[in-house]
Amino acid sequence: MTESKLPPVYDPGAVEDRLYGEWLERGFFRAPGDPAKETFTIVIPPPNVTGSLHMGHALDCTIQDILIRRRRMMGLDTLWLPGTDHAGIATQIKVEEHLAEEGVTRQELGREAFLERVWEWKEEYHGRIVRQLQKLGLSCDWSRERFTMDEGCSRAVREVFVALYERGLIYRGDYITNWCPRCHTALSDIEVEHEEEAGTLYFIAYPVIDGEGAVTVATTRPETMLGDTAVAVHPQDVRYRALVGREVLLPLVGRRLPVVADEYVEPDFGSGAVKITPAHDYNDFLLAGRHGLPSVTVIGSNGRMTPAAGRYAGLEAGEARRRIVEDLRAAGLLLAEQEQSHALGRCQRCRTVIEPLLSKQWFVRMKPLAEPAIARVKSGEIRFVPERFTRVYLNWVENIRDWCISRQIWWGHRIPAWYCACGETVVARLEPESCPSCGGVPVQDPDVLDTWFSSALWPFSTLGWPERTDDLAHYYPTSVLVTGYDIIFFWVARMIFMGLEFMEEVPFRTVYIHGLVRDAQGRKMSKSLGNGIDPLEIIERYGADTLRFTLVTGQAPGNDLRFRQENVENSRNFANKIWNASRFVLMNTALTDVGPPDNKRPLSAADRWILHRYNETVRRVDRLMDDFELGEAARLLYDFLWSDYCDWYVEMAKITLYAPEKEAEKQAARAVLTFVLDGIMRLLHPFMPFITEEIRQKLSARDPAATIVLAPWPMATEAHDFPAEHERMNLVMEVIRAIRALRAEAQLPPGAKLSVILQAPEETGAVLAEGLPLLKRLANVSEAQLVLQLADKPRCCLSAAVGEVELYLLLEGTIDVAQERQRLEKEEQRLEAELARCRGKLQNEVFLAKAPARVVEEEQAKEAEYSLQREKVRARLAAL
RNA sequence: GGGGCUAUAGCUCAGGGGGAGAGCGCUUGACUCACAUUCAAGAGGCCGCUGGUUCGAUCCCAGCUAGCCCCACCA
Repeated sequence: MTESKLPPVYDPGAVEDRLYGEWLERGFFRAPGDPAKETFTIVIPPPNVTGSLHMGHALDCTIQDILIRRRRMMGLDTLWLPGTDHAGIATQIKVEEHLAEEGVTRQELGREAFLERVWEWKEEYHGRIVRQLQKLGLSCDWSRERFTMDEGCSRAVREVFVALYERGLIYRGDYITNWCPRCHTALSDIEVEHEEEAGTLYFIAYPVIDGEGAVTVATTRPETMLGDTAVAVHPQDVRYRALVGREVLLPLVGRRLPVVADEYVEPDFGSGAVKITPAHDYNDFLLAGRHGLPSVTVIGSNGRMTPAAGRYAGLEAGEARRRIVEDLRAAGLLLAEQEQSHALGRCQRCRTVIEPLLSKQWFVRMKPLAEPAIARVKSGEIRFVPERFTRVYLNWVENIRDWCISRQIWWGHRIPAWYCACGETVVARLEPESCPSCGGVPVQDPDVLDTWFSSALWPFSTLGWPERTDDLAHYYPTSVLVTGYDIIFFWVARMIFMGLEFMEEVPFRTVYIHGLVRDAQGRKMSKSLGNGIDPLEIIERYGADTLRFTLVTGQAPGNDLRFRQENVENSRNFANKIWNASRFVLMNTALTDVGPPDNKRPLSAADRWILHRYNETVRRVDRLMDDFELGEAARLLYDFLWSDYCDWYVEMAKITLYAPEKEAEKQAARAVLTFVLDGIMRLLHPFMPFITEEIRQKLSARDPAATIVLAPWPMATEAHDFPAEHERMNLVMEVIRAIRALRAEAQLPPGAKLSVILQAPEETGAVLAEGLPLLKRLANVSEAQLVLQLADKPRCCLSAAVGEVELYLLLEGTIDVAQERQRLEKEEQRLEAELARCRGKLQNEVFLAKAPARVVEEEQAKEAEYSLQREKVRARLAAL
């Protein structure tokens, strides 16, 4: 019993790193790649190499690890493929900020030197992130780790780009795009975040040429008027019908603008007339296309006014606005100003206000790609959990617009397009040596691709595509994708259509969507608020198991969760409970006791009860985990271990274990103690990998090769179903609870031993007789007398009833009769109310006619029970 | 303008067509030989409002109210 040296408080620090090292060394996480075996595959949502892991990663990865570890224990060929994302804009910003501290800009460094610095950064942060993931205990196959810009992924990106180009699904053209003047790049639609902000709507008079008066246009962006090339009105708007086809004069500039009619104009907004600026507004751009209008770019990519802005050239756009408003006012052309809130687009990465800008960009044509991506989800080939996210996904894909994929930054996959002075564009997998049409030397497009372009290929590029590797054949499609709802559009949707286009198969069968981790007040964790909690800090203080358990309990699929200190402590306490339950078992069993309980050793009622409860738990946990109800499963295990196993079974087992002799019974109890503990450790292992491994290794110290990582996932055995014994034990437990309650009621001194009389009919009495030792110990009763019938109710004692059992506490001192009377009366009232409810139902003929027979019978049984209980309470009242 | 989520104990949240649950907090008692990061007992809820479906609704449906989120090109 050397194990008794285990310290009474679990210390994760002494365990976790050592075990993780062992697991890695022994290669437990390496996917076997056995073609004969069923697979279970997850590719990790690759964390950005921009910084460190946050709580969201911890949740996301914990969920994946739970799914993976369980399947591994089930014997599947399990692969969890880890990796990181180069995160183009985000990383570039970080490195630029870093350089700024040295007083250097990337332009000063030049492209090559800058990229060297980014790679250095990447190396450093990659290492940091991997260490953090390992701290969490994640069972990734590190031998297959990938990076979105490694050799293979880069090849996949080029292959996909060229193939899509050849299929006419990628094109280059001049369109309005979202331009971030700070990041100096175009962005896709979803990288722009819209916020309602207060603004001013300016009413400006555009004089009518060759006519009287002026047309009033309303705009929130007067600075763009310099680029106006028309004024539009609604075709049905009688106010302006006469003006259509005529011209107005653009103030401050003096350009002649045609008045056009277009359905796009809302007659009820503003003045009903819209200035049209094709170079700086998406809708105006579309309208200009319909009417063959020219465009004038007045705001440049640096956010300053272009030479086309005349005397405003060179001004920052905001400043230009102020000047223009002033000048209009001076000219008497500013007719009115009105408060108007409007949606302002901001850069997702740097919060700078987005400028819609006409520029030449690369796009992915989405409609043809979206179609199958819609169909395969609708057909159920891909299932979202929870199901409601299917709608979110479909809603987006069904309204998708072409995807702008070129970025004017340096860090990322260079676009595989080369331009020749002769005008030829070459899109190729490898750098062309010369221009195919003129023989000249083409120059590569300086731009890089949207980060999400490479992320979209992740489920197959990481498995070796475009090579037809064994891994690809074996592990694709993956089983589950686990991610937060915030990147369904960015990533999930794009993986689906890329997977369908290039693998002709869905990338995953199930998408499990979880919520966001918020702070204790429910706010999003963010750097600016400074309310982020570092997962590493929690791990340092409480251990990875505790953090994992905290994250996975107390939250339902798809719902956000609040991260609260109290919950962490509760999980820590649970880990400690596990530890001490194990200490107890190790102190009281020998290694020879390990092994399933069998007929050779006589199982006690308590043994059978816990085995039955264990079986129930195994079945329910299994079903919950199949349904991705991980929080529920964890809660169930928590309750079983803490309440059933520790509070009840261990206490019951002590009676046998500490009794003199009874060797056979002791053997049985020890076998059950270890069997159930071992099973519960295995069920808990996906949630809390470290402590469960530590304990299992101690439980099976004879076998140095033992590891819980590859231990079989528990299954319920019918041989351990004992429904009748389970019922009987429940009765004994109820009686114990009742006695404890009476003790507390009477505020008996702690050590006071009790005498009780238990009255019960023969059969029930037999159950109690069997349970008497338990009852004496667990209810702290010294004398228990079992009777069939009491001639007279004992006087002046506390009493209670449990089913057919009536019990009386024989107290040596006096009891507070008034207080006891009050308690019994309250009980009588409660029964009265229940009875009334039952009878109400049973007297309702419609209920009797329509409710299922089972329900009616239940109700009748209840009525009888309540009625009986009430009589007993009355009798005890009378006896007081 | 569309779409979604949430409303349950003081707090944070599970649950689910037939007698309301957990953790924390609170009250009372106990340092009982695995654990005071513990044990035992308890108080505390018209399950947001109004209708409908049903024999029966906290649960299903509709509407409302309140809060949160996502999407969208009314300048």
